[in-house]
Amino acid sequence: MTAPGPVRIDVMDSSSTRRRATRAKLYEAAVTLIAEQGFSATTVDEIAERAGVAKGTVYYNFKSKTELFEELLRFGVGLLTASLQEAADHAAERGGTKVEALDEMIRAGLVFINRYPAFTQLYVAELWRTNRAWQSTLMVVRQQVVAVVETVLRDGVEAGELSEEIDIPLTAAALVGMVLVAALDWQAFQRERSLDDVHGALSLLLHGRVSGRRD
Amino acid sequence: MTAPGPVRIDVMDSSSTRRRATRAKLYEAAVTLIAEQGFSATTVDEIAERAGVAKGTVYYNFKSKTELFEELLRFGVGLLTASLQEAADHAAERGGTKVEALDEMIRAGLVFINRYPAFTQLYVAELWRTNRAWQSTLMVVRQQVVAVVETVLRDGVEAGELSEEIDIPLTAAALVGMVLVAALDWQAFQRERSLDDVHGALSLLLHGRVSGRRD
DNA sequence: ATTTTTGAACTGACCAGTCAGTTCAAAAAC
DNA sequence: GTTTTTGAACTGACTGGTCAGTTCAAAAAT
Repeated sequence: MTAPGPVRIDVMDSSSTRRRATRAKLYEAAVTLIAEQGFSATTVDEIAERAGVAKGTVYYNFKSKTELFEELLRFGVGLLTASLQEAADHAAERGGTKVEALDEMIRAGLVFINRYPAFTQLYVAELWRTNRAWQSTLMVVRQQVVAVVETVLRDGVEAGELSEEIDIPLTAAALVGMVLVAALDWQAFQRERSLDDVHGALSLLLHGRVSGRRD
Repeated sequence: MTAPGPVRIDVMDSSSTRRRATRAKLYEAAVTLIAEQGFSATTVDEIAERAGVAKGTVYYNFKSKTELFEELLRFGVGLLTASLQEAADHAAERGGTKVEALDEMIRAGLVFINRYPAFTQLYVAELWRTNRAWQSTLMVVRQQVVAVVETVLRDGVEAGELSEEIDIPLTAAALVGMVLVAALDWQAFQRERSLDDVHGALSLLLHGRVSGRRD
């Protein structure tokens, strides 16, 4: 029965399973509370209580309330960009056009917001504030999102599929904004609509079929 | 005696010139601070100081910090809708198409945001939050903005100028979002661009000339 | 003469962050 | 294989400070 070999390396792994689980619970608790109330109005006691954890645990796992928030931002935006990138790659694999890729990304964005509405809310609410502690984190994180869209636009222009007239950074920002706001509005004020309804409306705008032509 | 007196109406006039001026100073101070820091992180003392007014004056003019904020929201959105409506009417007078009217409204939106960036920031940051004291005020105020756009879209469809496919409420929300986010992004991250650049990019999207056709 | 503003003092609630102490599963010693 | 030790993870009462909102007498403005 050859002993399993004594030396257990993972002892030093600072991200033990237990710790990871605790952090995840804290993210989960913080994201909803901050989305609803804003950062300043949300207390660390509330976060701890909602996570089912003592206040001290928050400070054992994070340096401060602000740091918890910043890591939450990085974590969430990581999920979003991965999802957008995957959609773009997927469309590319299938040999679709860049407009099709954008369309897929819009859908991926909507799916994400539908699954994590609180995170999106919080992101939009904080993004354009100035002079806040986490400003630089936000800028980095915003750039990650926009860059994914910009790349697709750039490829589309190079391939001659998109108009050379378009201003890539501005168009990317506008597209992201369109999806964010339409989705938040859907979640907040038009819950009865299906994801396909929303996707359809945005797709129409993207394809420029708002004006003109009826079939 | 017993002078029943000619009922002095203006006694009840709570909006004397002086008071209006004080309130305006308080709005002005509050809007910047709250846009930068958020509602909860902004103290009444700060607002009073920035407005160059004593703290007691704040409470003489407003019932509470929350009420000051709600009135600020109503005041600001009043300006915005008036501006959008004016743009729409203006385009209509000139006998332009509805797409032209939308284009004018986009420009009016950009001009507004350019003039009152702090208000826009604050509006976007608060709009989709839930469970806050001023939630109902926000819903009313949002509806006013969206309604202006919806009306133009509806007229456009009726006139056969816009596709009957479009989903009016969703499209209106998406258009408003597109402008809001593109403009905030412009203000925050792409200051060097001119208003015309931004307007051009959005106009291209509106006219559906992103994909295809180069001249 | 009445409205509006001032400013400073006060209250009571609330909150971020700290720290001395507890828990417990795994490693080491026996 | 039983006992002891270790230390990462967690706990929650406590502290020092902050803030919204109140009060009010006196001053200024109209």
